Amino acid sequence: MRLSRYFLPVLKETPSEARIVSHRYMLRAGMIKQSSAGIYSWLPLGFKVLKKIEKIVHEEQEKAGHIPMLMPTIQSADLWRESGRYDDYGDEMLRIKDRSGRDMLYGPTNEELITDIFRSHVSSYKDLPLTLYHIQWKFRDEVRPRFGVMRGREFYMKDGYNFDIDHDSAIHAYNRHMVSYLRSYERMGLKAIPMRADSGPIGGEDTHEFLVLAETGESEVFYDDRILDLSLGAEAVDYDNWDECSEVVKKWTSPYARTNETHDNALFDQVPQEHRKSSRGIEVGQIFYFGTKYSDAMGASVQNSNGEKVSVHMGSHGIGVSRLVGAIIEANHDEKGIIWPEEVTPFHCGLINLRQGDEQADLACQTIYDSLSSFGLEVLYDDRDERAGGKFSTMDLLGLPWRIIVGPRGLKNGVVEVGSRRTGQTEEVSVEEAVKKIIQIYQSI
RNA sequence: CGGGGCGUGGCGCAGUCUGGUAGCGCACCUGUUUUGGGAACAGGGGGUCGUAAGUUCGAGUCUUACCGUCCCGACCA
Repeated sequence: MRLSRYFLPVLKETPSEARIVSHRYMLRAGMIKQSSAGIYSWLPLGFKVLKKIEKIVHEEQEKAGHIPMLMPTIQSADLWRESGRYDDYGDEMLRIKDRSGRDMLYGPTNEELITDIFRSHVSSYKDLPLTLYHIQWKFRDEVRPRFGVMRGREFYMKDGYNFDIDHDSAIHAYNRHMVSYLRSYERMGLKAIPMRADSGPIGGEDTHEFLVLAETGESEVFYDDRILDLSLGAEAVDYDNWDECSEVVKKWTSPYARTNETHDNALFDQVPQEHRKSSRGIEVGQIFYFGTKYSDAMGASVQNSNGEKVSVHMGSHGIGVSRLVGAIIEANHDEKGIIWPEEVTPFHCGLINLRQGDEQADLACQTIYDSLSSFGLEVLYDDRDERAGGKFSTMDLLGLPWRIIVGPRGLKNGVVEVGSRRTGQTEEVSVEEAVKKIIQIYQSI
């Protein structure tokens, strides 16, 4: 993309309402524009990142055998009356009437809708296990939206629901979700720690939250820092293998890790002093096993092999996709701007032409742009007629992980500069070498 | 939901106390000179001062109500 043809309203100054770094940088980098409290438009750059995160979530869910679909944002109140949550949910639910005066609502979550779909079409144990999910906008009329997309009223969330014949099978679904979530966060360049959590209004017996450590996090967390050494890496996990999944879960849930909601000082004291850590964290996901709570209330049952009607065991599992954009920035930035992990960067590489209009520089840039593009890499080419300083600052703010700088001075010696946003290291190489280097970096990911 | 702050061109702010017909920086447009870490000069465009009532000869400024938004606390992907 040529910057001169893109829509990227970068701000030099920080809008006064933004207090935390991710919100500030998202506004300054032209990723979002506030529409009203807790509601944002996603401008082109922010939209790209949102979609990249969404794609990773989709890929990892499908690997785990979970099936994508899409449910509406507007739901009928009737289903919620059936589950008993229409009254329970309170003012956080945005309630709407349609032209006939029917009670509708903007969905804050989808347990009711998915259970209704399930009971309409599934009646045999032979159709289980089944896990359906979607990624859809949600609305929760928060008392106090804040921190930009971190606590919006409208937010983009992946929510998945498993239907299993019994408790053990549902626990496997739970474990499967934990593994797939850990994998997703890792791919986004995040260290997310599963922590034993409270079930809250969704209700449930077993639940973990996933927290990214960050000073600006809203939760207070206590953990054994040896958990930070864990990583799934390239290790393959067979999602159909109950023992394998359960092993991974055991490994990740053995070290002490809890939020203040479930924190237990006596247990925490058993962690060796030097490993006992407490800090702040951002919640980027949560998994629940809640048994037959909704299936009982809404009559979601199947016949088992004995012909008996049994309620299905369910769980629900969420990843805050729009919140992750903020969380990733909280975990990856410096005083100059964002530093995107390669997997979610809006563009793979930045290209700066220091002397727009200079024949040699224009030509070299075009060559680099075309070469990288033909390899499927997205390049943000700053071809504006700006001075060097402005281009550098903009590129620093945007945080593309790699950049190539082209100018007449270097070209005189046949070189351009390739640099890493994260380390700040640069090297001078030929145009061909520069292209090759960027391609190699992304091939290895 | 309790407490506090703030609404003045796209962004950051001054002006409000003490009423007299709106200003600064950045951004934007035109031109010239510049160009390897946010250039200089010259010229120019853009604001019913959140909304509505009221007080006054006169309201950005005073009064009242409302709306919006942000922050702190209790709740949440």
